[in-house]
Amino acid sequence: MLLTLGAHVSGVNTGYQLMSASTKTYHHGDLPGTLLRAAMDLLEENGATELSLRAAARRAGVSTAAPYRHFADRNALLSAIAAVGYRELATDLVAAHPAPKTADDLAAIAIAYVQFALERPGLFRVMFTEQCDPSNAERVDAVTAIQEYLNSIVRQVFPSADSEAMANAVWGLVHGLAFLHLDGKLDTSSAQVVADTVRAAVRAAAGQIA
Amino acid sequence: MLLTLGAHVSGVNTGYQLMSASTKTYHHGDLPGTLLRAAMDLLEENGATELSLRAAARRAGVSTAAPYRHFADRNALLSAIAAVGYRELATDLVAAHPAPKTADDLAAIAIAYVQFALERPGLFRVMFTEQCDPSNAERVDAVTAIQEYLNSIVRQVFPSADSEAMANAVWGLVHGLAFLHLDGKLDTSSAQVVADTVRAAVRAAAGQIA
DNA sequence: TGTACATCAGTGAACGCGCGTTCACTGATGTAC
DNA sequence: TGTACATCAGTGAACGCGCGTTCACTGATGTAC
Repeated sequence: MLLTLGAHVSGVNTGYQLMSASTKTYHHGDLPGTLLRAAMDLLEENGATELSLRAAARRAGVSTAAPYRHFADRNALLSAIAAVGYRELATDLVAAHPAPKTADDLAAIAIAYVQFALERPGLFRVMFTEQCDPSNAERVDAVTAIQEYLNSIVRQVFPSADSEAMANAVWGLVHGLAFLHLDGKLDTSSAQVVADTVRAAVRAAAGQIA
Repeated sequence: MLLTLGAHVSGVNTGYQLMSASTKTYHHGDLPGTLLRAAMDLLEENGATELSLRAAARRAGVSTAAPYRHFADRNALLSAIAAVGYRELATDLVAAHPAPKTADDLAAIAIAYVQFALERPGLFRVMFTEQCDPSNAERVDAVTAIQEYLNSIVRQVFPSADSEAMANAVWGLVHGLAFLHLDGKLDTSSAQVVADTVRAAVRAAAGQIA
């Protein structure tokens, strides 16, 4: 499962990067890819600020109307961004610990989740806060992949527990800590402080089990 | 602590309601209170939609510029709304279980938290998602009150645990479940389903302890 | 190989919109004498 | 008690803004013969 997810993620990512390089010869290059990257850059710069199609077009060096050749509307661009974001989040989580077995392994993944949110708050908010368009298959698939990945982790770490309930608990805990940090409810003065807080919380919640 | 918080909450709420009734004789009534209620109504109707000062003024039956007599800017109104929201959330939590001792008591409070978010998504998002203005004492106090309330609960339910880490874990779990439901990542088809999901998650996370 | 043509990515101007905020004002209220 | 006055809550018009989206267009690319 982990390998499958990893392959899926990097496969799609690579496709997206290759496209941006190889299609450069056509008209103004790979506008969809350029727009995606421009939009994600803007999100990273502005933090929580709303992303506009116009700003993305401006950043991509293209006219206001150009994005409409590739995205039906603003929502379609946001969904595409979210899908990329989910894949990159999955990559980070896998990298944090490829095969978690203990609560502390799990804590490492939890820390990676929270740090993803803190490092890329705009992207994280688009992924989770924006209205989700269920008709966008790419986006729905990416969410499902994350969810199944978390399920598989939980099964490995807590083989005896009710795995669905436990998976929800883990995702909830990690997601909540991410947002509480993001929204200034918990101390974010350094990455170390955040990591310690997250690790302590995961241990407190799972300590008696693992 | 619980009683103190309860008193604080209902005291302020009552003050706010009394004011809206007793000040009716002056000019156009209690505009600050009317604006607050208008804005909160709008949030409840529109769900996640952004709240504008103009819409609140319109709803309150007052000119576009009138709010500026009482709120420095849009942010000040949002902070006032958030403060009211925190107090009402605290009231709901206390009502869910006045003196939690077991994990299941805690689950009842968790369910109340998530249901508050689902019933009043717009308000909940303003409380937690909007940039927090740290210079607004009323708002900061309300957040602190919630936080201390959660701390006190955790101390009662898990007297032996590292109470700060455990409080963060509990808040994180509950907050994350709220957002995951709110953003369509978990099934919200009925209040019962949500309650069951939250209870199961809390039990899974805390089960081995209590 | 060369030419006529269809395709379609990107342009630039325009639409109507709602927003936050400011401003000089009006008119009701409360107060000093 | 009555009047002149200061206060200040609410008005309505206006500012400049950036937005999403549409439209007729242009001009580069790829293709059929």
